[in-house]
Amino acid sequence: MNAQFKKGVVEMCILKLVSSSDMYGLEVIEGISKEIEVNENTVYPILRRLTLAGYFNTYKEKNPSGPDRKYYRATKEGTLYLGELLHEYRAFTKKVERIIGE
Amino acid sequence: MNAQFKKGVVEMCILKLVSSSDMYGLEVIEGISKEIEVNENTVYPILRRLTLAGYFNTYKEKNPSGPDRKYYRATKEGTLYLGELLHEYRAFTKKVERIIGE
DNA sequence: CTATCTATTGTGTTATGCACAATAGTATGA
DNA sequence: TCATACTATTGTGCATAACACAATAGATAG
Repeated sequence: MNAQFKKGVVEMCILKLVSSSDMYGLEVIEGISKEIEVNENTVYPILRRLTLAGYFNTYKEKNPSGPDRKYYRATKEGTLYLGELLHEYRAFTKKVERIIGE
Repeated sequence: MNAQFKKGVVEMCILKLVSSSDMYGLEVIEGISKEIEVNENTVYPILRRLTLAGYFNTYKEKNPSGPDRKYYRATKEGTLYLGELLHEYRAFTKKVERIIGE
Protein backbone atom coordinates (compact mmCIF):
# COMPACT_ATOMS: atom_id res chain seq x y z
CA MET A 1 0.00 0.00 0.00
CA ASN A 2 1.27 3.42 -1.03
CA ALA A 3 2.13 5.09 2.28
CA GLN A 4 2.10 8.51 0.62
CA PHE A 5 -1.66 8.49 0.04
CA LYS A 6 -2.13 8.22 3.81
CA LYS A 7 -0.30 11.46 4.61
CA GLY A 8 -2.69 13.69 6.53
CA VAL A 9 -5.57 11.25 6.01
CA VAL A 10 -4.77 9.05 9.02
CA GLU A 11 -4.85 12.15 11.23
CA MET A 12 -8.28 13.06 9.86
CA CYS A 13 -9.57 9.52 10.47
CA ILE A 14 -8.30 9.58 14.05
CA LEU A 15 -10.03 12.92 14.66
CA LYS A 16 -13.23 11.47 13.23
CA LEU A 17 -13.15 8.34 15.41
CA VAL A 18 -12.32 10.16 18.65
CA SER A 19 -14.97 12.81 17.86
CA SER A 20 -17.59 10.07 17.55
CA SER A 21 -16.77 8.72 21.01
CA ASP A 22 -13.92 8.81 23.51
CA MET A 23 -11.30 6.16 22.73
CA TYR A 24 -7.96 4.89 23.98
CA GLY A 25 -5.00 4.26 21.69
CA LEU A 26 -5.48 0.63 20.77
CA GLU A 27 -9.19 1.20 20.20
CA VAL A 28 -8.36 3.90 17.65
CA ILE A 29 -5.85 1.60 15.95
CA GLU A 30 -8.49 -1.15 15.68
CA GLY A 31 -11.03 1.32 14.33
CA ILE A 32 -8.75 2.52 11.55
CA SER A 33 -7.45 -0.99 10.82
CA LYS A 34 -10.95 -2.18 9.90
CA GLU A 35 -10.45 -0.27 6.66
CA ILE A 36 -6.86 0.94 6.33
CA GLU A 37 -3.64 -0.84 7.24
CA VAL A 38 -2.03 1.37 9.85
CA ASN A 39 0.87 1.00 12.28
CA GLU A 40 0.75 1.64 16.03
CA ASN A 41 3.86 3.80 15.63
CA THR A 42 1.83 6.00 13.35
CA VAL A 43 -1.27 6.35 15.52
CA TYR A 44 0.27 7.02 18.94
CA PRO A 45 2.40 9.98 17.81
CA ILE A 46 -0.64 11.52 16.11
CA LEU A 47 -2.70 11.15 19.30
CA ARG A 48 0.05 12.92 21.26
CA ARG A 49 0.44 15.63 18.63
CA LEU A 50 -3.30 16.37 18.50
CA THR A 51 -3.42 16.48 22.31
CA LEU A 52 -0.50 18.91 22.41
CA ALA A 53 -2.26 21.05 19.80
CA GLY A 54 -5.34 21.26 22.03
CA TYR A 55 -7.59 19.11 19.84
CA PHE A 56 -7.85 16.32 22.40
CA ASN A 57 -8.02 16.02 26.22
CA THR A 58 -6.90 12.86 27.95
CA TYR A 59 -7.86 10.92 31.06
CA LYS A 60 -6.81 7.57 32.50
CA GLU A 61 -9.14 4.63 33.16
CA LYS A 62 -8.45 1.44 35.05
CA ASN A 63 -8.16 -1.71 32.96
CA PRO A 64 -8.79 -5.07 34.73
CA SER A 65 -6.69 -7.02 32.23
CA GLY A 66 -3.56 -4.87 31.87
CA PRO A 67 -2.09 -1.41 32.34
CA ASP A 68 -4.33 1.68 32.56
CA ARG A 69 -5.81 3.00 29.37
CA LYS A 70 -5.32 6.59 28.24
CA TYR A 71 -8.57 7.89 26.81
CA TYR A 72 -8.77 10.72 24.30
CA ARG A 73 -11.71 13.12 24.06
CA ALA A 74 -12.10 15.69 21.27
CA THR A 75 -12.22 19.33 22.40
CA LYS A 76 -14.36 21.99 20.73
CA GLU A 77 -11.25 23.03 18.77
CA GLY A 78 -10.75 19.42 17.74
CA THR A 79 -14.26 19.16 16.35
CA LEU A 80 -13.81 22.43 14.47
CA TYR A 81 -10.49 21.29 13.07
CA LEU A 82 -12.04 18.00 11.95
CA GLY A 83 -14.72 19.94 10.09
CA GLU A 84 -12.07 21.94 8.24
CA LEU A 85 -10.10 18.82 7.35
CA LEU A 86 -13.17 16.99 6.05
CA HIS A 87 -14.11 19.95 3.91
CA GLU A 88 -10.60 20.30 2.51
CA TYR A 89 -10.25 16.57 1.88
CA ARG A 90 -13.52 16.29 -0.02
CA ALA A 91 -12.79 19.38 -2.11
CA PHE A 92 -9.36 17.98 -2.87
CA THR A 93 -10.49 14.48 -3.92
CA LYS A 94 -13.12 16.03 -6.21
CA LYS A 95 -10.43 18.06 -7.97
CA VAL A 96 -8.20 15.00 -8.29
CA GLU A 97 -11.08 13.04 -9.84
CA ARG A 98 -11.42 15.81 -12.43
CA ILE A 99 -7.80 15.20 -13.46
CA ILE A 100 -7.69 11.40 -13.37
CA GLY A 101 -11.34 11.47 -14.51
CA GLU A 102 -13.80 8.91 -15.88
CA MET B 1 -4.36 23.92 1.44
CA ASN B 2 -3.15 20.89 3.35
CA ALA B 3 0.06 19.87 1.56
CA GLN B 4 -0.09 16.41 3.12
CA PHE B 5 -3.16 15.35 1.12
CA LYS B 6 -1.14 15.90 -2.06
CA LYS B 7 1.57 13.38 -1.17
CA GLY B 8 1.69 10.76 -3.90
CA VAL B 9 -1.34 12.26 -5.63
CA VAL B 10 0.57 14.89 -7.61
CA GLU B 11 2.77 12.13 -9.03
CA MET B 12 -0.32 10.18 -10.11
CA CYS B 13 -1.81 13.28 -11.77
CA ILE B 14 1.43 13.95 -13.66
CA LEU B 15 1.50 10.35 -14.91
CA LYS B 16 -2.11 10.71 -16.03
CA LEU B 17 -1.52 13.95 -17.96
CA VAL B 18 1.66 12.77 -19.68
CA SER B 19 0.00 9.44 -20.53
CA SER B 20 -2.83 11.31 -22.27
CA SER B 21 -0.38 13.19 -24.49
CA ASP B 22 3.29 14.15 -24.54
CA MET B 23 3.92 17.32 -22.54
CA TYR B 24 6.77 19.58 -21.45
CA GLY B 25 7.23 20.74 -17.88
CA LEU B 26 5.31 23.99 -17.84
CA GLU B 27 2.45 22.37 -19.74
CA VAL B 28 2.14 19.73 -17.01
CA ILE B 29 2.21 22.44 -14.34
CA GLU B 30 -0.59 24.33 -16.11
CA GLY B 31 -2.61 21.14 -16.48
CA ILE B 32 -2.44 20.31 -12.78
CA SER B 33 -2.94 23.94 -11.76
CA LYS B 34 -6.36 24.05 -13.43
CA GLU B 35 -7.58 22.01 -10.47
CA ILE B 36 -4.90 21.80 -7.78
CA GLU B 37 -2.50 24.48 -6.57
CA VAL B 38 0.95 23.06 -7.29
CA ASN B 39 4.48 24.45 -7.28
CA GLU B 40 6.98 24.22 -10.15
CA ASN B 41 9.55 22.96 -7.63
CA THR B 42 7.23 20.05 -7.00
CA VAL B 43 6.50 19.10 -10.60
CA TYR B 44 10.00 19.25 -12.14
CA PRO B 45 11.60 16.89 -9.61
CA ILE B 46 8.76 14.40 -10.11
CA LEU B 47 9.22 14.51 -13.89
CA ARG B 48 12.93 13.79 -13.44
CA ARG B 49 12.27 11.02 -10.91
CA LEU B 50 9.73 9.28 -13.13
CA THR B 51 12.12 9.54 -16.09
CA LEU B 52 14.94 8.02 -14.05
CA ALA B 53 12.58 5.23 -12.99
CA GLY B 54 11.88 4.43 -16.64
CA TYR B 55 8.26 5.64 -16.64
CA PHE B 56 8.97 8.52 -19.03
CA ASN B 57 11.21 9.14 -22.06
CA THR B 58 12.26 12.67 -22.97
CA TYR B 59 13.06 14.59 -26.15
CA LYS B 60 13.81 18.24 -26.88
CA GLU B 61 11.79 20.49 -29.18
CA LYS B 62 12.62 23.95 -30.49
CA ASN B 63 10.63 26.82 -29.05
CA PRO B 64 10.46 30.06 -31.11
CA SER B 65 9.73 32.23 -28.08
CA GLY B 66 12.27 30.98 -25.54
CA PRO B 67 14.59 28.12 -24.60
CA ASP B 68 14.00 24.58 -25.90
CA ARG B 69 11.24 22.54 -24.31
CA LYS B 70 11.86 19.13 -22.80
CA TYR B 71 8.97 16.84 -23.68
CA TYR B 72 8.00 13.80 -21.63
CA ARG B 73 6.38 10.68 -23.11
CA ALA B 74 5.04 7.84 -20.98
CA THR B 75 6.65 4.43 -21.54
CA LYS B 76 4.78 1.11 -21.38
CA GLU B 77 6.03 0.78 -17.78
CA GLY B 78 4.73 4.27 -17.03
CA THR B 79 1.26 3.39 -18.27
CA LEU B 80 1.27 0.20 -16.23
CA TYR B 81 2.42 2.05 -13.14
CA LEU B 82 -0.30 4.66 -13.63
CA GLY B 83 -2.89 1.88 -13.75
CA GLU B 84 -1.64 0.49 -10.44
CA LEU B 85 -1.65 3.93 -8.80
CA LEU B 86 -5.18 4.71 -9.99
CA HIS B 87 -6.41 1.38 -8.67
CA GLU B 88 -4.72 1.88 -5.31
CA TYR B 89 -5.89 5.47 -4.98
CA ARG B 90 -9.53 4.65 -5.68
CA ALA B 91 -9.52 1.68 -3.31
CA PHE B 92 -7.94 3.89 -0.65
CA THR B 93 -10.38 6.80 -0.95
CA LYS B 94 -13.30 4.36 -0.76
CA LYS B 95 -11.96 2.97 2.51
CA VAL B 96 -11.43 6.48 3.88
CA GLU B 97 -15.02 7.38 2.99
CA ARG B 98 -16.18 4.39 5.03
CA ILE B 99 -14.42 5.87 8.08
CA ILE B 100 -15.30 9.54 7.68
CA GLY B 101 -18.61 8.48 6.09
CA GLU B 102 -22.18 9.85 6.30
C1' DC C 1 9.00 -16.48 38.05
C1' DT C 2 9.08 -16.68 33.27
C1' DA C 3 6.30 -15.89 29.39
C1' DT C 4 2.68 -13.51 27.25
C1' DC C 5 -0.69 -10.08 26.46
C1' DT C 6 -2.13 -5.29 26.71
C1' DA C 7 -0.89 -0.43 26.33
C1' DT C 8 2.15 3.12 25.49
C1' DT C 9 6.53 5.65 24.50
C1' DG C 10 10.98 6.74 22.05
C1' DT C 11 14.58 7.04 18.11
C1' DG C 12 15.79 7.20 13.53
C1' DT C 13 14.81 6.70 8.43
C1' DT C 14 12.55 7.75 4.17
C1' DA C 15 9.74 10.20 0.86
C1' DT C 16 7.34 14.20 -0.86
C1' DG C 17 5.89 18.88 -1.41
C1' DC C 18 7.70 23.26 -1.52
C1' DA C 19 10.34 27.60 -0.24
C1' DC C 20 14.31 29.96 -1.84
C1' DA C 21 17.60 30.52 -5.32
C1' DA C 22 20.03 30.17 -9.61
C1' DT C 23 20.84 29.35 -14.69
C1' DA C 24 19.97 30.17 -19.46
C1' DG C 25 17.70 31.25 -23.92
C1' DT C 26 14.77 34.73 -26.43
C1' DA C 27 12.40 39.05 -27.20
C1' DT C 28 11.48 43.99 -26.51
C1' DG C 29 11.78 48.82 -25.32
C1' DA C 30 14.74 52.90 -23.95
C1' DT D 1 23.31 48.00 -27.03
C1' DC D 2 21.85 46.88 -22.90
C1' DA D 3 18.72 46.35 -19.29
C1' DT D 4 14.47 44.05 -18.40
C1' DA D 5 11.08 40.60 -18.67
C1' DC D 6 9.37 36.26 -19.96
C1' DT D 7 9.88 31.27 -20.74
C1' DA D 8 11.83 26.90 -19.22
C1' DT D 9 14.46 24.25 -16.31
C1' DT D 10 17.68 22.92 -12.49
C1' DG D 11 19.59 22.74 -7.67
C1' DT D 12 19.76 22.97 -2.34
C1' DG D 13 17.70 22.51 1.87
C1' DC D 14 13.72 22.17 5.08
C1' DA D 15 9.28 20.42 7.28
C1' DT D 16 6.19 16.85 7.88
C1' DA D 17 4.19 12.27 8.28
C1' DA D 18 4.21 7.27 8.08
C1' DC D 19 6.58 3.59 9.87
C1' DA D 20 10.47 0.26 11.03
C1' DC D 21 12.87 -1.07 15.05
C1' DA D 22 13.09 -1.02 19.86
C1' DA D 23 12.03 -0.38 24.63
C1' DT D 24 9.14 0.20 28.88
C1' DA D 25 5.68 -1.34 32.05
C1' DG D 26 1.50 -3.35 34.21
C1' DA D 27 -1.27 -7.69 34.71
C1' DT D 28 -2.11 -12.60 34.45
C1' DA D 29 -1.49 -17.60 33.45
C1' DG D 30 1.22 -21.77 33.44
